[in-house]
Formats: sequence, structure tokens, C-alpha cells
Amino acid sequence: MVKPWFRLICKREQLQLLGTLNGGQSFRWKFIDLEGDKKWIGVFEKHVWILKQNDDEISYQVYGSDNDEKFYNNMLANYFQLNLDLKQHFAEWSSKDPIFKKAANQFYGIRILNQDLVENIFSFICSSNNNISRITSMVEKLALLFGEKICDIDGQVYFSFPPVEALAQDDVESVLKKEGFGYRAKYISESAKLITKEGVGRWLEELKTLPYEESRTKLITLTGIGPKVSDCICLMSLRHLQSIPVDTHVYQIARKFYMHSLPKRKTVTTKIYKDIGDHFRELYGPLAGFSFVLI
DNA sequence: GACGAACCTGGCTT
DNA sequence: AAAGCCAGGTTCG
Repeated sequence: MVKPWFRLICKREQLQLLGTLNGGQSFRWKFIDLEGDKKWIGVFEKHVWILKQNDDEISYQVYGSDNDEKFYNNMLANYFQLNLDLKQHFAEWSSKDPIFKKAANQFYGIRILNQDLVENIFSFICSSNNNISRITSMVEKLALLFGEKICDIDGQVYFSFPPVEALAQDDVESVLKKEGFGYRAKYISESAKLITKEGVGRWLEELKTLPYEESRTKLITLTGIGPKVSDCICLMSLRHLQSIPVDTHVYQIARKFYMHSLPKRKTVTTKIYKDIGDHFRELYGPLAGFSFVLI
């Protein structure tokens, strides 16, 4: 059955799909360019989305349920956090920071996505000390092995991200080991089991109500989640926009352009981690994490 | 409590 | 060709 095309009014300067979907925030989007017909295909919230963009709007198709344009527009606006006026904040941060200003002139419309909490917990467990292409294939495998089929488009089957309960089954670790997940197989299995033991709904709902520092600490109780992964989840799934995930890249930039006295280390220590986060929170304010996409 | 080393895997570099 | 290096860090000692 052919799905209708819907439209979401949205200026390109407020949202640029390339930078937002291809920046390593989500691992579930693919860019397709068939003879100039450019589109993005991805999965979120148990739906498959096909997105196209021009200067004034996003046109899209949705697979997975039947609903009206208004309903889906809300889902998209929520996913992209379109309530936040990016242009206004970019102007503010540019006035405070000439380095940001320079970057903002070159890049625009890059936003922090508001992603599914469970998907991000397990996707970012996969991300540590790993490369984007393998992370992507691991997330796809999790969906394929333990998720549910959403639909079939042009011979390609799409799966939703599995619920915690599915990842807490007894054979998950051995299955993932066999699938090449390495030591992260155990992290995924153990984390899913811990959440399940405490009650999936209860654990997740409590996490959503906690303030930033406390939700950060609660996430770190899971195996395979440390400071950086925890901040990714806080920023991208719990809307704690003051959270600054300090990866090696951010550390290099911070040391080179912002904090020249930062010691040179192979890995980021706890103190360095905190100092960098505090520096940018001081510089950009409570939405500092949102500026992080350009750092 | 603060470091540094070890860590699965696969792709890319010597 | 085989070894070495590295990638959105975390865990372990």
C-alpha cells in the first residue's frame, strides 16, 4: 500500500537533516540519493520514516500505523525539538564565543534529537571505544534479532528497536557474542537484566523524573555506561540540555582552542571531564549541550 | 581516589 | 602479507 506524502513546514536554517541525522547522534538513518532524488530513511518510535527536505519544508512518508498529518507532524516536531529556536540560540552563543561564531557561519540547522530512551541506552553502550560503522551494524543487529518487524519497503525489512525485556532474556549474551559484539554483549545483557529486575517501567519512569546530576548517576549504575555515555543519554533522550558528553574529539578541541592548560592524556580523566563540561556550561549556559553539535 | 592498562572487533595503515 | 593502529570509553587492578 502506497503511503501519502505529508508536509511539515520547517525552514532549512532551523533544521538541516544532513548534519542532524548524519552526525553520530542516531545510528538508524540512511541517506539515499537515487539520481538526484535525495531522501533519508530511518526508524524511530516503531515507525519507518522517509524524509525529503527543501528550503521551506520536510515532506515525508510514514510506515507503521495509520494516522493523520497533524499527528505525525507532532511526532516529528518532538523528535527534532522544533520548539527550540535554533537561530536565536546560535546568535546568542555566537555573541559569547568567536570560535562558535565562525563554526556557526559554516554549519547551521544542526539540532540535538530527542530520541527514544531505551534505544539510546543500548546504542550508546555499543558506542564506547568503537567506530561509527560497527556501532551502526550492531544497532541494526539488535533490532533485527530482538525487535519487531514494522514493514517491508522495496524488499528491505525494517525492525523496531527491541524493548528492554527482549534484551534481558537468558540467551542474549551468547547470541550477541556470536554476532561479534565482543565484550559489549555482556554489558547489554547485564544492563537489561538489572533494569528488568527493578521493573522496566518503574526504572525508566523514575529516570525520566530525576534532575540531571541524579539521572546521570543512575545511568552509570548500568554496566558499560560511564560518564560520557551517560551524558549522551541525558542530552539526547532525557532532555537535560546542560549535559556535555566529553569524547576524545571534544577533549582535543577543548584543549586546542579553549583550555590551553588542560594536560595531555591518552584518556579523559574524571577531573578533565568535569572541567571541560563546566567550562562550556559556564560559556553557553543551561542549553550548553545543544551547542555541543558544533564543537 | 586517581591513574594506566587491557579490552572485542573490524577496517585501514604500515 | 602479517602486524600495528585506532575508533563517541569503561572496567579493572
